[in-house]
Amino acid sequence: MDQEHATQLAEYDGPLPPILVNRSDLRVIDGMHRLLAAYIRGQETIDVEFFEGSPEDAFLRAVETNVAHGLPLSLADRRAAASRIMTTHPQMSDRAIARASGLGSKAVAAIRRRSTAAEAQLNTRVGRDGRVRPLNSAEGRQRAAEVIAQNPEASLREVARLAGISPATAGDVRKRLRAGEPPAPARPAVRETPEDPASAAPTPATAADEVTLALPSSEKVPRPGHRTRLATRAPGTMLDKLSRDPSLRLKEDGRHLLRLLQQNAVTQWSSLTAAVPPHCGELIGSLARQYAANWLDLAEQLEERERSGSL
DNA sequence: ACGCGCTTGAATACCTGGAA
DNA sequence: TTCCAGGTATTCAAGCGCGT
Repeated sequence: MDQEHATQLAEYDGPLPPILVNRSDLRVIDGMHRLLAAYIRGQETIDVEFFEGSPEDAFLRAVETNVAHGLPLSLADRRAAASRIMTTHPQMSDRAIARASGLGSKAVAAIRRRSTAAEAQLNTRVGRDGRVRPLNSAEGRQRAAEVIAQNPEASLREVARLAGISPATAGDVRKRLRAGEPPAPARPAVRETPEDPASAAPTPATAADEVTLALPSSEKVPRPGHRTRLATRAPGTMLDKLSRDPSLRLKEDGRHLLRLLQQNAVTQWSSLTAAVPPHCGELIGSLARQYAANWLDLAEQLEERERSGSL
Protein backbone atom coordinates (compact mmCIF):
# COMPACT_ATOMS: atom_id res chain seq x y z
CA MET A 1 0.00 0.00 0.00
CA ASP A 2 1.24 3.47 -0.96
CA GLN A 3 -0.17 5.92 1.63
CA GLU A 4 0.80 8.95 -0.48
CA HIS A 5 -1.01 7.56 -3.50
CA ALA A 6 -4.14 6.91 -1.41
CA THR A 7 -3.99 10.45 -0.01
CA GLN A 8 -3.77 11.87 -3.52
CA LEU A 9 -6.81 9.85 -4.50
CA ALA A 10 -8.67 11.11 -1.40
CA GLU A 11 -7.99 14.73 -2.40
CA TYR A 12 -9.70 14.11 -5.74
CA ASP A 13 -13.13 15.77 -5.68
CA GLY A 14 -15.12 13.38 -7.83
CA PRO A 15 -16.57 10.03 -6.87
CA LEU A 16 -14.08 7.18 -6.65
CA PRO A 17 -14.47 4.51 -9.33
CA PRO A 18 -15.89 1.23 -8.01
CA ILE A 19 -13.45 -1.25 -6.57
CA LEU A 20 -13.43 -4.89 -7.66
CA VAL A 21 -14.33 -7.40 -4.94
CA ASN A 22 -14.49 -11.19 -5.06
CA ARG A 23 -18.07 -12.03 -4.12
CA SER A 24 -17.25 -15.39 -2.56
CA ASP A 25 -14.87 -14.14 0.13
CA LEU A 26 -15.32 -10.31 -0.14
CA ARG A 27 -11.59 -9.81 -0.67
CA VAL A 28 -10.58 -6.74 -2.66
CA ILE A 29 -9.21 -7.79 -6.05
CA ASP A 30 -8.52 -4.31 -7.38
CA GLY A 31 -8.83 -0.94 -5.65
CA MET A 32 -7.06 -1.13 -2.28
CA HIS A 33 -5.84 2.46 -2.70
CA ARG A 34 -9.35 3.65 -3.58
CA LEU A 35 -10.65 1.85 -0.50
CA LEU A 36 -8.04 3.56 1.68
CA ALA A 37 -8.82 6.89 0.00
CA ALA A 38 -12.51 6.46 0.85
CA TYR A 39 -11.52 5.73 4.46
CA ILE A 40 -9.39 8.90 4.55
CA ARG A 41 -12.33 10.86 3.17
CA GLY A 42 -14.51 9.54 5.96
CA GLN A 43 -16.80 7.64 3.62
CA GLU A 44 -18.69 4.74 5.14
CA THR A 45 -19.48 3.11 1.83
CA ILE A 46 -17.84 2.68 -1.56
CA ASP A 47 -19.14 1.49 -4.91
CA VAL A 48 -18.23 -2.11 -5.57
CA GLU A 49 -18.16 -4.27 -8.65
CA PHE A 50 -18.37 -7.94 -7.70
CA PHE A 51 -16.23 -10.59 -9.32
CA GLU A 52 -17.62 -14.11 -9.67
CA GLY A 53 -14.99 -16.82 -9.84
CA SER A 54 -12.47 -19.02 -8.09
CA PRO A 55 -9.71 -17.54 -5.91
CA GLU A 56 -7.25 -18.47 -8.67
CA ASP A 57 -9.25 -16.52 -11.24
CA ALA A 58 -9.56 -13.65 -8.78
CA PHE A 59 -5.78 -13.53 -8.40
CA LEU A 60 -5.37 -13.54 -12.19
CA ARG A 61 -7.86 -10.68 -12.48
CA ALA A 62 -6.09 -8.77 -9.69
CA VAL A 63 -2.74 -9.01 -11.47
CA GLU A 64 -4.29 -8.03 -14.82
CA THR A 65 -6.01 -4.95 -13.43
CA ASN A 66 -2.95 -3.94 -11.46
CA VAL A 67 -0.70 -4.19 -14.49
CA ALA A 68 -3.27 -2.31 -16.57
CA HIS A 69 -3.78 0.71 -14.37
CA GLY A 70 -2.43 0.13 -10.85
CA LEU A 71 0.83 1.27 -9.34
CA PRO A 72 3.73 -0.42 -11.15
CA LEU A 73 4.62 -3.82 -9.72
CA SER A 74 8.27 -4.61 -9.16
CA LEU A 75 9.98 -7.11 -11.45
CA ALA A 76 10.07 -9.64 -8.62
CA ASP A 77 6.34 -9.13 -8.00
CA ARG A 78 5.54 -9.63 -11.67
CA ARG A 79 7.68 -12.77 -11.85
CA ALA A 80 6.04 -14.18 -8.74
CA ALA A 81 2.64 -13.39 -10.20
CA ALA A 82 3.50 -15.08 -13.51
CA SER A 83 4.79 -18.14 -11.68
CA ARG A 84 1.61 -18.38 -9.62
CA ILE A 85 -0.63 -17.89 -12.66
CA MET A 86 1.08 -20.65 -14.63
CA THR A 87 0.61 -22.98 -11.67
CA THR A 88 -3.10 -22.24 -11.30
CA HIS A 89 -3.74 -21.75 -15.04
CA PRO A 90 -1.30 -24.14 -16.80
CA GLN A 91 -3.41 -24.00 -19.96
CA MET A 92 -2.65 -20.28 -20.48
CA SER A 93 -0.13 -19.49 -23.19
CA ASP A 94 3.11 -17.71 -22.40
CA ARG A 95 1.87 -14.60 -24.16
CA ALA A 96 -1.40 -14.62 -22.28
CA ILE A 97 0.45 -14.87 -18.96
CA ALA A 98 2.89 -12.23 -20.16
CA ARG A 99 0.04 -9.84 -20.94
CA ALA A 100 -1.58 -10.52 -17.58
CA SER A 101 1.58 -10.18 -15.50
CA GLY A 102 3.29 -7.35 -17.34
CA LEU A 103 6.30 -9.43 -18.37
CA GLY A 104 7.59 -10.35 -21.81
CA SER A 105 6.63 -13.69 -23.34
CA LYS A 106 10.25 -14.80 -23.29
CA ALA A 107 10.52 -14.08 -19.59
CA VAL A 108 7.37 -16.12 -18.98
CA ALA A 109 8.72 -18.97 -21.10
CA ALA A 110 11.93 -18.95 -19.06
CA ILE A 111 9.96 -19.05 -15.80
CA ARG A 112 7.91 -21.95 -17.16
CA ARG A 113 11.08 -23.87 -18.07
CA ARG A 114 12.49 -23.37 -14.59
CA SER A 115 9.19 -24.08 -12.89
CA THR A 116 9.03 -27.21 -10.74
CA ALA A 117 5.44 -27.50 -11.94
CA ALA A 118 6.71 -28.12 -15.47
CA GLU A 119 5.63 -31.75 -15.29
CA ALA A 120 2.07 -30.56 -14.72
CA GLN A 121 2.08 -28.41 -17.85
CA LEU A 122 -0.37 -29.46 -20.53
CA ASN A 123 0.36 -30.42 -24.12
CA THR A 124 -1.88 -27.61 -25.37
CA ARG A 125 -2.10 -23.90 -24.63
CA VAL A 126 -5.01 -21.51 -24.82
CA GLY A 127 -4.02 -18.24 -26.43
CA ARG A 128 -5.35 -14.75 -25.85
CA ASP A 129 -7.80 -15.38 -28.65
CA GLY A 130 -9.23 -18.34 -26.73
CA ARG A 131 -7.99 -20.79 -29.34
CA VAL A 132 -6.27 -24.00 -28.37
CA ARG A 133 -2.93 -24.72 -29.96
CA PRO A 134 -0.75 -27.79 -29.45
CA LEU A 135 2.81 -27.59 -28.19
CA ASN A 136 3.66 -30.64 -30.26
CA SER A 137 1.92 -30.86 -33.61
CA ALA A 138 3.93 -33.88 -34.80
CA GLU A 139 1.59 -36.44 -33.22
CA GLY A 140 -1.50 -34.93 -34.84
CA ARG A 141 0.26 -34.71 -38.17
CA GLN A 142 1.36 -38.35 -37.87
CA ARG A 143 -2.24 -39.36 -37.13
CA ALA A 144 -3.40 -37.35 -40.15
CA ALA A 145 -0.82 -39.11 -42.35
CA GLU A 146 -2.11 -42.48 -41.16
CA VAL A 147 -5.72 -41.48 -41.85
CA ILE A 148 -4.77 -40.31 -45.35
CA ALA A 149 -2.83 -43.52 -45.98
CA GLN A 150 -5.82 -45.62 -44.95
CA ASN A 151 -8.36 -43.50 -46.81
CA PRO A 152 -6.79 -41.35 -49.55
CA GLU A 153 -10.24 -40.13 -50.67
CA ALA A 154 -11.13 -38.69 -47.26
CA SER A 155 -11.89 -34.96 -47.23
CA LEU A 156 -9.66 -32.56 -45.34
CA ARG A 157 -12.37 -32.00 -42.76
CA GLU A 158 -12.75 -35.73 -42.21
CA VAL A 159 -8.98 -36.19 -41.89
CA ALA A 160 -8.83 -33.23 -39.51
CA ARG A 161 -11.68 -34.58 -37.37
CA LEU A 162 -10.16 -38.08 -37.11
CA ALA A 163 -6.67 -36.77 -36.39
CA GLY A 164 -7.83 -34.08 -33.97
CA ILE A 165 -6.23 -31.22 -35.89
CA SER A 166 -7.52 -28.30 -37.92
CA PRO A 167 -8.47 -28.65 -41.61
CA ALA A 168 -5.70 -26.25 -42.54
CA THR A 169 -3.09 -28.46 -40.88
CA ALA A 170 -4.62 -31.57 -42.45
CA GLY A 171 -4.34 -29.85 -45.81
CA ASP A 172 -0.70 -29.07 -45.14
CA VAL A 173 -0.01 -32.71 -44.21
CA ARG A 174 -1.64 -33.92 -47.42
CA LYS A 175 0.32 -31.40 -49.47
CA ARG A 176 3.58 -32.55 -47.88
CA LEU A 177 2.77 -36.23 -48.43
CA ARG A 178 1.97 -35.59 -52.09
CA ALA A 179 5.32 -33.84 -52.42
CA GLY A 180 7.04 -36.88 -50.93
CA GLU A 181 7.89 -35.10 -47.69
CA PRO A 182 7.32 -36.36 -44.13
CA PRO A 183 4.03 -35.17 -42.53
CA ALA A 184 5.80 -32.90 -40.05
CA PRO A 185 8.50 -30.38 -40.94
CA ALA A 186 12.09 -31.37 -40.22
CA ARG A 187 12.30 -28.54 -37.73
CA PRO A 188 11.37 -30.04 -34.34
CA ALA A 189 7.76 -29.11 -33.66
CA VAL A 190 8.25 -29.78 -29.95
CA ARG A 191 9.47 -26.82 -27.95
CA GLU A 192 12.40 -28.68 -26.44
CA THR A 193 13.65 -27.55 -23.09
CA PRO A 194 17.44 -27.39 -23.22
CA GLU A 195 17.65 -28.73 -19.67
CA ASP A 196 15.73 -31.86 -20.58
CA PRO A 197 16.38 -32.95 -24.15
CA ALA A 198 15.44 -36.52 -23.26
CA SER A 199 11.84 -35.48 -22.77
CA ALA A 200 11.51 -34.28 -26.34
CA ALA A 201 8.96 -36.00 -28.55
CA PRO A 202 10.07 -38.49 -31.20
CA THR A 203 11.83 -36.93 -34.14
CA PRO A 204 13.47 -38.42 -37.21
CA ALA A 205 16.31 -39.28 -34.83
CA THR A 206 14.15 -41.98 -33.37
CA ALA A 207 13.68 -43.54 -36.75
CA ALA A 208 17.42 -43.47 -37.40
CA ASP A 209 18.10 -45.04 -34.05
CA GLU A 210 15.52 -47.72 -34.71
CA VAL A 211 17.41 -48.73 -37.85
CA THR A 212 20.66 -48.93 -35.93
CA LEU A 213 19.14 -50.94 -33.10
CA ALA A 214 17.36 -53.29 -35.49
CA LEU A 215 20.64 -54.52 -36.93
CA PRO A 216 21.47 -58.07 -35.86
CA SER A 217 24.44 -58.51 -33.59
CA SER A 218 26.49 -59.91 -36.45
CA GLU A 219 26.24 -56.63 -38.34
CA LYS A 220 28.55 -53.72 -37.80
CA VAL A 221 27.53 -51.87 -34.66
CA PRO A 222 28.54 -48.26 -34.13
CA ARG A 223 30.81 -47.47 -31.22
CA PRO A 224 29.20 -46.26 -28.01
CA GLY A 225 29.87 -42.63 -28.78
CA HIS A 226 27.64 -42.70 -31.84
CA ARG A 227 24.35 -43.03 -30.02
CA THR A 228 25.23 -40.27 -27.61
CA ARG A 229 25.95 -37.86 -30.44
CA LEU A 230 22.79 -38.82 -32.26
CA ALA A 231 20.70 -38.40 -29.15
CA THR A 232 22.04 -34.98 -28.28
CA ARG A 233 21.35 -33.37 -31.69
CA ALA A 234 18.12 -33.77 -33.60
CA PRO A 235 18.68 -34.99 -37.20
CA GLY A 236 16.22 -32.36 -38.41
CA THR A 237 18.41 -29.66 -36.91
CA MET A 238 21.60 -31.19 -38.27
CA LEU A 239 20.04 -31.62 -41.70
CA ASP A 240 18.88 -28.00 -41.75
CA LYS A 241 22.38 -26.87 -40.84
CA LEU A 242 23.96 -29.04 -43.53
CA SER A 243 21.41 -27.86 -46.11
CA ARG A 244 22.55 -24.27 -45.55
CA ASP A 245 26.24 -25.10 -45.82
CA PRO A 246 27.54 -23.64 -49.11
CA SER A 247 30.41 -26.15 -49.22
CA LEU A 248 27.79 -28.87 -49.74
CA ARG A 249 25.04 -26.92 -51.54
CA LEU A 250 27.28 -25.54 -54.23
CA LYS A 251 28.69 -28.92 -55.35
CA GLU A 252 26.81 -31.55 -57.34
CA ASP A 253 28.05 -34.38 -55.12
CA GLY A 254 27.20 -32.35 -52.05
CA ARG A 255 23.62 -31.77 -53.26
CA HIS A 256 23.36 -35.48 -54.10
CA LEU A 257 24.43 -36.37 -50.57
CA LEU A 258 21.96 -33.87 -49.08
CA ARG A 259 19.13 -35.37 -51.13
CA LEU A 260 20.06 -38.87 -49.92
CA LEU A 261 20.14 -37.68 -46.31
CA GLN A 262 16.77 -35.94 -46.67
CA GLN A 263 15.18 -38.99 -48.28
CA ASN A 264 16.38 -41.11 -45.37
CA ALA A 265 14.78 -38.85 -42.76
CA VAL A 266 11.64 -41.00 -42.85
CA THR A 267 9.50 -41.29 -39.76
CA GLN A 268 6.68 -43.51 -41.03
CA TRP A 269 8.44 -46.87 -40.84
CA SER A 270 5.27 -48.59 -39.67
CA SER A 271 3.23 -47.42 -42.68
CA LEU A 272 6.11 -48.28 -45.04
CA THR A 273 6.26 -51.76 -43.58
CA ALA A 274 2.53 -52.13 -44.18
CA ALA A 275 3.01 -51.06 -47.81
CA VAL A 276 5.39 -53.96 -48.55
CA PRO A 277 3.56 -56.99 -50.03
CA PRO A 278 4.57 -60.33 -48.49
CA HIS A 279 6.34 -61.61 -51.60
CA CYS A 280 8.65 -58.54 -51.64
CA GLY A 281 9.47 -58.56 -47.92
CA GLU A 282 12.65 -60.63 -48.10
CA LEU A 283 13.99 -58.71 -51.09
CA ILE A 284 13.33 -55.27 -49.60
CA GLY A 285 14.65 -56.40 -46.23
CA SER A 286 17.90 -57.51 -47.87
CA LEU A 287 18.20 -54.18 -49.71
CA ALA A 288 17.53 -52.26 -46.49
CA ARG A 289 20.34 -54.13 -44.73
CA GLN A 290 22.75 -53.43 -47.60
CA TYR A 291 21.87 -49.73 -47.58
CA ALA A 292 22.21 -49.57 -43.81
CA ALA A 293 25.66 -51.18 -44.07
CA ASN A 294 26.62 -48.63 -46.75
CA TRP A 295 25.63 -45.75 -44.45
CA LEU A 296 27.65 -47.27 -41.62
CA ASP A 297 30.66 -47.60 -43.94
CA LEU A 298 30.29 -43.95 -44.90
CA ALA A 299 30.07 -42.91 -41.25
CA GLU A 300 33.18 -44.90 -40.34
CA GLN A 301 35.14 -43.52 -43.27
CA LEU A 302 34.25 -39.96 -42.26
CA GLU A 303 35.18 -40.60 -38.63
CA GLU A 304 38.42 -42.25 -39.62
CA ARG A 305 39.24 -39.17 -41.70
CA GLU A 306 38.34 -36.93 -38.76
CA ARG A 307 40.57 -38.90 -36.40
CA SER A 308 43.56 -38.93 -38.76
CA GLY A 309 43.04 -35.23 -39.43
CA SER A 310 43.03 -34.35 -35.76
CA LEU A 311 46.24 -36.26 -35.00
C1' DA B 1 -28.48 -26.19 -47.32
C1' DC B 2 -24.45 -28.58 -47.05
C1' DG B 3 -19.69 -29.89 -47.66
C1' DC B 4 -15.59 -28.91 -49.98
C1' DG B 5 -10.83 -26.58 -50.71
C1' DC B 6 -8.65 -22.56 -49.97
C1' DT B 7 -7.55 -17.99 -47.96
C1' DT B 8 -7.23 -14.76 -44.24
C1' DG B 9 -6.14 -12.62 -39.89
C1' DA B 10 -4.45 -13.43 -35.50
C1' DA B 11 -2.19 -16.07 -32.45
C1' DT B 12 1.75 -19.18 -31.01
C1' DA B 13 7.07 -20.35 -30.17
C1' DC B 14 11.66 -19.57 -31.40
C1' DC B 15 15.61 -16.85 -32.95
C1' DT B 16 18.51 -12.74 -33.33
C1' DG B 17 20.05 -8.18 -32.35
C1' DG B 18 19.88 -4.23 -29.57
C1' DA B 19 18.82 -1.59 -25.36
C1' DA B 20 18.64 -1.02 -20.38
C1' DT C 1 21.89 -10.47 -17.46
C1' DT C 2 17.36 -9.49 -18.66
C1' DC C 3 13.97 -7.81 -21.53
C1' DC C 4 11.94 -6.07 -25.80
C1' DA C 5 11.15 -5.68 -30.80
C1' DG C 6 11.11 -7.56 -35.24
C1' DG C 7 11.24 -11.51 -38.26
C1' DT C 8 10.15 -16.38 -39.44
C1' DA C 9 7.54 -20.62 -39.49
C1' DT C 10 3.49 -22.76 -37.96
C1' DT C 11 -1.22 -23.36 -36.41
C1' DC C 12 -5.83 -22.12 -35.50
C1' DA C 13 -10.89 -20.74 -36.39
C1' DA C 14 -13.63 -18.26 -39.37
C1' DG C 15 -15.13 -17.02 -43.70
C1' DC C 16 -15.19 -17.08 -48.65
C1' DG C 17 -16.58 -18.94 -53.24
C1' DC C 18 -17.78 -23.05 -55.56
C1' DG C 19 -20.11 -27.42 -56.66
C1' DT C 20 -23.67 -30.80 -55.51
